[in-house]
Amino acid sequence: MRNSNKRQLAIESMRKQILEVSSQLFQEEGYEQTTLRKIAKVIGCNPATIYNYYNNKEAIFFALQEEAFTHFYEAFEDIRLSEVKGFQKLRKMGRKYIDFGLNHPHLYELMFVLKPPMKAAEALDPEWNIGQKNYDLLKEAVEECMEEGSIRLEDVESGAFMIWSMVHGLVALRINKHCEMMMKEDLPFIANQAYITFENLLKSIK
Amino acid sequence: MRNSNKRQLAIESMRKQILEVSSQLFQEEGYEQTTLRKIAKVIGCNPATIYNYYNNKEAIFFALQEEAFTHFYEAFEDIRLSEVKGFQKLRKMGRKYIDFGLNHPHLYELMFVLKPPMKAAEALDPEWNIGQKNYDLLKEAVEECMEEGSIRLEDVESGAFMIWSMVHGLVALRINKHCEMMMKEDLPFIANQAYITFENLLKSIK
DNA sequence: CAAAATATTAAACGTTGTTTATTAAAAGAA
DNA sequence: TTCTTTTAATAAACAACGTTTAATATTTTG
Repeated sequence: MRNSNKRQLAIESMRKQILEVSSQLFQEEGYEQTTLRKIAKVIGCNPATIYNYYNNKEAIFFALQEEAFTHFYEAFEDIRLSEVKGFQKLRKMGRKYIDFGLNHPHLYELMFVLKPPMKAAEALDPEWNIGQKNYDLLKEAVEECMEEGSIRLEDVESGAFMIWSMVHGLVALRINKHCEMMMKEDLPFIANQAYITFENLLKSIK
Repeated sequence: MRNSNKRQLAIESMRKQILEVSSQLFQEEGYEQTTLRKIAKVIGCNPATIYNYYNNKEAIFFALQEEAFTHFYEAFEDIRLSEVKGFQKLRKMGRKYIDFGLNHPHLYELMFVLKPPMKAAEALDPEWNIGQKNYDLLKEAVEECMEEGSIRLEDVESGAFMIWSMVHGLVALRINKHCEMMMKEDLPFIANQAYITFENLLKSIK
């Protein structure tokens, strides 16, 4: 195994390239439109070659999902490092969440809307915990809010889930344009309606 | 055109049958798994025959979506007819919404999660307003709540959207099992967590 | 450098949704 | 009713998909 390092690097490199190309196509066109044949064409290889690096299409998107969650986690880095606590932290996190969702709609869908790669997550990796790391951040903020008495919630668990549901609902409905479907005439002001609605939620539970 | 009535009835009947079979298959297996070939096999006709009654698969699911919205609207019939107003009405509506979502997950997805038939809705039927009829019911309840001062919201428009986002988030996250992904260990109690969380929201904004 | 292991490829398989040309059936006019 | 015309159902094929297989090219190893 003289060149097994080199070989290993080549394999890593190919896997990375597949992921990069897949990610770009996916963010442009979504899951269904991102076909293995397109990926292969961009890379310049045969579709079958991809199967030497990933077991199937789902495995690629499972990997992409993991990347997306990491990307998502890193988006909260400045909040995690800053001194801000409690209510203001919760507000910042909410805005950041909405930002991420609206600016990376396909990544958001991959994480929280689509089901296929999710099953892979459950099946392949019982130690998967990047999602939980993100959720813990929210629970932490909610806990601080309850300690400082800045919001009225029953308990941390339920409060965190409530707020998550709320921002997820905001983002999901906006991404898929379902709000435009339900409220046709009241549309001019919804440009940043998601932010406004989140702020109103905070006011209401204060 | 002697028998054109009869013919017309046969066409209506066939369209109805296609819709019924599609609906059943869809509610059992979802969008992707409900293929035109399966539908045709159940009906006992050639797949191509279906194209004499619907332009394409999307058109079938657009029709199903309209049915789903009607079904959804009718689920609120008793609330609409009852005397209950304001806060209690909002609570009942929330529970009904969650009920519907959890008991008919595929229909719920068709209405509020999947995108394909949505585009058809926009494109084909600018007079489509069944969605708005449902939303108006919510706005009405929110308005009553604000009049009686039972909940603290900025305005009707924003308040209604907030509550919709909240219950949609609850249902959508549960349907796709994303909550189980984010909070692994806190799962025993979530059997009817959606209801509990909704009740907590109401308490918090009271 | 030859042999063994591995990666890439072209071709094919079994699916999809959809279209086309042909056959069967129903409708209108005599 | 009978003949013609319009309409519907069919089998077959198309393009595209994810995936598998068997053969070719490329490395790695002894």
